[in-house]
Amino acid sequence: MTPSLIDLPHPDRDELRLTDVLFALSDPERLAIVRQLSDGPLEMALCHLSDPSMPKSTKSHLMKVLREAGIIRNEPYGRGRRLSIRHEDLEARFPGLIASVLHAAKAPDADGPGEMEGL
Amino acid sequence: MTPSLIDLPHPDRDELRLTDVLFALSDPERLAIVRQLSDGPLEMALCHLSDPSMPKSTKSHLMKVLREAGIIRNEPYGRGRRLSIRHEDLEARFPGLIASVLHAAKAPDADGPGEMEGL
DNA sequence: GGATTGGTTCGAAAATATTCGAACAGTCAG
DNA sequence: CTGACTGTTCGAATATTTTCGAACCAATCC
Repeated sequence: MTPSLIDLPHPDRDELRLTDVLFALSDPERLAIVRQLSDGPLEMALCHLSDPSMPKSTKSHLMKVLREAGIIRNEPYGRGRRLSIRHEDLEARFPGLIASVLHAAKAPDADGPGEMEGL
Repeated sequence: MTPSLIDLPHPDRDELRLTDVLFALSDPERLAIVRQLSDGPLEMALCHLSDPSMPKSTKSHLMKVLREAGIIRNEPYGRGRRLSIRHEDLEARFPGLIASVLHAAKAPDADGPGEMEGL
């Protein structure tokens, strides 16, 4: 009866909410994930986080927020999972949004390594 | 010694963080405020919220989040305050971002009045 | 089948954000 | 100066997110 883990629920294109998308992207770790995926689909195991010691349940939760916002697709792939950005759906609903976010994300944003701000 | 309320702190252009901007925009009420300001500067008293009965402290807090993210400017204006979007700074740091958000925001997004989703 | 790898879900604790009343500050009118 | 009007700040209650271990599920390898 439970939808079985193999197929996770993804929101339909028409159900995407701008505020949910923006919220999902507003976390540095999640934004970094999306940036990695911008080069193309990636196996989840190969998608690395800023902190390699982060528990897998936390990583899974980050992916869940991105998936439920409609930003990424998460499908079974061999023994693991394959992640990809839902470019077409995002572009159809929010034209130019992801492109501008990804473009801006490449600039230093205090997320990456920078100078100390103490002096 | 306290900076006196008349001049609130605004982050410098170089200090704007993408994730903070996205977070500030990820709230429906705040997004609605930004949308109103997209037509040009507005006195705070004339900037109305979805719920007119919302306390002024809450409204002030919403403005604070937008201001601290660097999205809006908040300056004294007569007896009250004048709000405006920091278009130039935002465009310089995150080209196309605000434009795409504002464009997308005009589409129905379950934030504005729409059909019931029950049927 | 049993062990291993890769990932989701659940539940509870910790961290953050939101809400709102009360007190305060600045401006204008009289 | 007093009072009315506008908006900020503070503090505490509430709500929402985040984090992470433990249990579980599915596919692969032996």
